[in-house]
Amino acid sequence: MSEPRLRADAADNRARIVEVAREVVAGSEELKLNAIAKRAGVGQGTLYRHFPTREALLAEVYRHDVEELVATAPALLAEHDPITALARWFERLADYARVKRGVLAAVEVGVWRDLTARSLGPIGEALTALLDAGRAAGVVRPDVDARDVILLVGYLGRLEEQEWDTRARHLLQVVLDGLRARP
Amino acid sequence: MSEPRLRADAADNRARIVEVAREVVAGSEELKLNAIAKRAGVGQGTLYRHFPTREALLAEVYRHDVEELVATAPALLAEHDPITALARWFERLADYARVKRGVLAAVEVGVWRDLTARSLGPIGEALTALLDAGRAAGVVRPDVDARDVILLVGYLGRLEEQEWDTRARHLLQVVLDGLRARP
DNA sequence: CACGCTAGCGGACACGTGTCCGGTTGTCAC
DNA sequence: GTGACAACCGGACACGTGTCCGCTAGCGTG
Repeated sequence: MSEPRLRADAADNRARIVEVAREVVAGSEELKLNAIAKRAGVGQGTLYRHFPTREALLAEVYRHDVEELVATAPALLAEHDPITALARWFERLADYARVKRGVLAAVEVGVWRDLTARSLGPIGEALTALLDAGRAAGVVRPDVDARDVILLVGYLGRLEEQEWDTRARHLLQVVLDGLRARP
Repeated sequence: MSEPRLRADAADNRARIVEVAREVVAGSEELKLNAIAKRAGVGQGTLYRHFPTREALLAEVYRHDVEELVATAPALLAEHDPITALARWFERLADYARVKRGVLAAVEVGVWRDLTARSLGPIGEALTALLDAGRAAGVVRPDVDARDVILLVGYLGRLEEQEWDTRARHLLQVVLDGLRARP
């Protein structure tokens, strides 16, 4: 289960890649992988070994943000009824997704990776907690899981900037209604 | 409104490109654009002039299927109540989407193109008809349009083959419930 | 410290996409 | 028919992605 521990230079390279990637997305330049490699002073091979896909890199870059997002779930549940908590959580997700497009991809890949590994993983746990609470209260339909929800809100990633204001929040509401238990 | 009419050779090339593309997708080979160009006996420039994006080509390739899909909407409305009609239409869409992945992209780009051109276009009209009927009967929420729905069902395009059976239909139901008018 | 084994390196390469532009060829007016 | 002009052609090119593999150098051992 525990990683075989990286060699010193490898860990170094990995860290430098992530750092450069973070700078790049922070400057809202687009993420060109071989450029990242060059700027990090490593070959492409190195980059691709550490992060087999673009999403893997994004997942690492946004890990902090994702963890932040995950952390809000319990707090929301403590303060609100399950449906409201879920709604609020969606809003947070939307806020992230708007500014940092990559975060959505990171979440998607994360949930998928985790679910197939049969361990929910942080995001899965957060979402599952929200869903479970709703189910327990009889306000969320019993037949949906974290992956389902992620699939549904995935439209956020395909939204054009200009239609964000009119559609993002609004469709989140539609999704939420779909997740409710049918009376 | 009417296209300026193509030059003879241009029309010819265009037709041949589409034909080849159709063969390729029929053989379930993947669509490599420059390969299409070569097999159609034209340069890439020509291909890209006729179809600026991959989606544009797919839209043409699947136009027939899409029109078929569109045509079912009135029939469904005549036979069923609006919600059932919408549900059935979703199922058709899912059937297409499963077999011909490209059709989803074609629908998405079509709806988007049409909506921005302020003329709904065939798919938009079909969906709008379904939604309107539901609205009129008070069973569909009044604040959603065709683009909204397409965005929501877009998850079909990101579904892994293996999870299709467990999730596709099921999530369609969730979306449908979300589209219902709140009692 | 020296040695060897192997994890890790990194850049050349193969491939797909999409653009650009000099040359060609339909088409229409006369 | 013929000329001229625009529409159209097509392939070279620039770029990004992802793979592969011969070489390098970190790290544990004696």
